[in-house]
Amino acid sequence: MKSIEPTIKADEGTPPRAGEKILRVARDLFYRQGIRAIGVDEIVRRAGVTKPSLYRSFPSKDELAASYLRQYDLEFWARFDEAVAAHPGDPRAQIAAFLTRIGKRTQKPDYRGCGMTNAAVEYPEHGHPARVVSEANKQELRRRLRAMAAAMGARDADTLGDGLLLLIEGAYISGQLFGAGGPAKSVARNADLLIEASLKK
Amino acid sequence: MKSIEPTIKADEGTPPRAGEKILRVARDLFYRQGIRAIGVDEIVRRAGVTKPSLYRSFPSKDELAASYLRQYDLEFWARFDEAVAAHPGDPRAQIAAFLTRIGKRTQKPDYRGCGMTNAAVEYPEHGHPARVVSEANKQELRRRLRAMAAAMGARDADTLGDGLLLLIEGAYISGQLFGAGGPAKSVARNADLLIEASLKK
DNA sequence: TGACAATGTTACCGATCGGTACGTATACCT
DNA sequence: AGGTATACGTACCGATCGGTAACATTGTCA
Repeated sequence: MKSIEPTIKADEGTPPRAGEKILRVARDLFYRQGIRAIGVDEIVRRAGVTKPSLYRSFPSKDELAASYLRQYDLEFWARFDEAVAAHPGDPRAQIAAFLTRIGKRTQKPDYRGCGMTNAAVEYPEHGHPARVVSEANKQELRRRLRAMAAAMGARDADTLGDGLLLLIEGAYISGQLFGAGGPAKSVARNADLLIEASLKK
Repeated sequence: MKSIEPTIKADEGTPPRAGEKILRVARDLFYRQGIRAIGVDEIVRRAGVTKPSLYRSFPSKDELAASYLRQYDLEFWARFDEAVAAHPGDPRAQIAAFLTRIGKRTQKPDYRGCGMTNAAVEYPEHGHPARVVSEANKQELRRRLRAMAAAMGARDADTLGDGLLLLIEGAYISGQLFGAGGPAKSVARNADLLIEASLKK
């Protein structure tokens, strides 16, 4: 496993390594067009590098896809934690902030949903490197949503947490299916209604 | 447009035409493995026919995929209307019946979600034959759900209808992401909570 | 200066991709 | 029996797929 993960340390002005350029381009193309739809030749061409450079930094295209998703995972949790940090001790407001943001993103013209979700749809076979990353992300999201539902004081926290997850996944999908004006714009409102109906009286 | 749609007329005992065998095999493989993941060679091989037979019945692989989805569309609405017919004049019970059934299907070990949804994820580009069918199906589903929400007497029927659609799409996706024991099993329960919270008092 | 690591260059691999030109078999109708 | 239309198979196409071998070039640090 010699795949190069995105180097997080501050940019020192050095020219970007080939592996970084490749990952940047791959991330963009994989997200917008899908992983199966993009060939390695197009990635290296748009990255301005050559194919051997790709295979020196990543053992295979599948592992490159997994690296893309690992980076996506980091950015996802950064957004999630941002919404959480904005409303300390108030999980209901945290969910509202996160979902409001998702609802807005889904209304952008070229919205393409969640890279994790899309990858799992593209690779249904268990054990595929990309799918493994995707499943882990979703398991963790489920765990956190259930915990937040419990902290809200839901009668059945697991059911509410799962209901919120269903709304979120539904927003990801219908965001890219319907485009602007689609059902995803109501995700925050519906989540709040569901929460309200799920709290102890 | 000379694509052969599934002939619905009763089987007359005649040996199945090549086009029918192809569509049957393609439907199974496309649904389980994904459209992009399956090549035409594998389809004709498992159908016991040859490639020219495929291209005599379908103008392209993309149109074969669209035919698969048109058939999927028919079967989908058959299931939907079955749930509707089981509870005449009671849209809330109709939704409950439909979602209970979805919730059960998502718990089966090899559940692969909704063929329509998956196709839209695989083909993000507007105008792709498969995506066109998928989008039309979802638009109609949205229309019906909103109408049912209105018939229930929701304060905001469009929001409730969209909320139900989000839950359904979320069930499709998390059904294939989490497998048995996943969040999708609570889709009917969460929908009922959402409905309860959305009705006029 | 010399060694080393990283990248680029060129050319190539077998496999598979979606798609087609063209000949052959079969069944039906006259 | 003969013609004809329909259905199917053999063999092939160029392009692209993911991946690699072998070698030249560069910049860095000792």
